[in-house]
Amino acid sequence: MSNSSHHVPAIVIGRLPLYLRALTQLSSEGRRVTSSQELSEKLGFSSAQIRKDLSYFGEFGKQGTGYEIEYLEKSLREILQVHHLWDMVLVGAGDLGHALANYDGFESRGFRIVAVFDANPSKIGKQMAEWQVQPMEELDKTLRERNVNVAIIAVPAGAAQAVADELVEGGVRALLNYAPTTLSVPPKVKVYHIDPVAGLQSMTYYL
Amino acid sequence: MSNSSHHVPAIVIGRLPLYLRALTQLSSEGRRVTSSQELSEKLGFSSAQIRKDLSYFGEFGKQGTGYEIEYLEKSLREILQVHHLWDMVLVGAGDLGHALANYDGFESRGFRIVAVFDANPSKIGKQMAEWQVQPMEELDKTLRERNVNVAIIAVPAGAAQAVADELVEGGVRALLNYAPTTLSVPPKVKVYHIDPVAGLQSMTYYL
DNA sequence: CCATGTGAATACATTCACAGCA
DNA sequence: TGCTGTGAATGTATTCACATGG
Repeated sequence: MSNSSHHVPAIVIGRLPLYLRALTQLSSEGRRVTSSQELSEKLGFSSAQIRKDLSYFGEFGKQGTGYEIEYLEKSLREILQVHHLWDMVLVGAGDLGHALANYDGFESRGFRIVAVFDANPSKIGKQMAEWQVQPMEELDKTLRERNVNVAIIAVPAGAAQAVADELVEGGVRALLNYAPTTLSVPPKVKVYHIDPVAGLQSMTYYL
Repeated sequence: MSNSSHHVPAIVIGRLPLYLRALTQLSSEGRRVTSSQELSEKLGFSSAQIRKDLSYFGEFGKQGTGYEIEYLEKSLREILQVHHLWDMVLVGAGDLGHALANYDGFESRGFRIVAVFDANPSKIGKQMAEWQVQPMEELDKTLRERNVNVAIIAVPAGAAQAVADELVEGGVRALLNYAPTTLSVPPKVKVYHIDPVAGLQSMTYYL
């Protein structure tokens, strides 16, 4: 039974996008039904965990049959609020910013870059993918005019905190941070940190 | 007391790189001593957790004083085995591969790209940063000759599993995977998966 | 029968709180 | 005194195992 009064552990929320990704893949292979068992094998979580995770949000399956892929996919999109597109700004027009601006995997999964910013005068005005790089001075105006809630930080570590402060000041509540430094933000703001080297280091421990 | 016979939880290993990053930053600011409290504030973990995590590996602090930054940094580098450089290959010379090839944050943290590969004939032979893009046919030879244990996968989702198989076949035991798909590998091989969109989706749940 | 959904049991992770030492 | 290192207590997460219903 759906019970939105329950608090859902953050660790569960973190797995939902992976379930969604797997479902979209199955769906693209023409599959119509799957099971917690099959998802378990594809994802490496136990089938019990998958069932329990989903049960926080409702009853999506049919006993004896499994899950109707399209329906579960749609449900997860709504739970994660990615059934409509989120406008994002990208701050940082270096190599990484360039790769992100050209990445074509955002829209199908609920996100769209609407503007790109950089502090470096030599970058400003340059075309990057479909956007013209704007100066930082225009950031706040863009955030407010377009009511942007999501941003990507792709600047050097030394500039990241100042950029984060400006974004938060402009109303952004979700930050995807590529700078290798911890950001300090108000509690209402979410930060997801990507640090490939930290990932590498946690693997070499085992080698 | 150091007790390497204890099994250290993977979640603890995952935090060590963050401690290391913070220590390196403090060190670069000229600081010589820190405390679990200070690290707690910088990183957002509790001070008790930081002390307990470190205690899996030894006694690094001085009661009443705290931790000597340089010593703890050196110790963590050794625990994570990043006191020497790991040779890596990069597979995928698209926009993302280009950004990774030009990223200057690897060497200071224990990693070095030694070769770049791509399947696309139009990319092969092209210069990318200091490397000339090599064809996939040369991958296995390079892995064996240079005894490479670490690789970055920056290819489209559809090609990722085949690339992973080749890398594992060539002796790679740690994969940094940027393709938005789950990889299936033998148990001895570690995979760290980077999916920015999954990160974004787990934040929009809360908005 | 088969696979879900879920309480109960287990396993794991974090925090508490304080003895002990610089 | 101040801060570490750590058992004990608490809090979370995962797995078990089975009643339930298509």
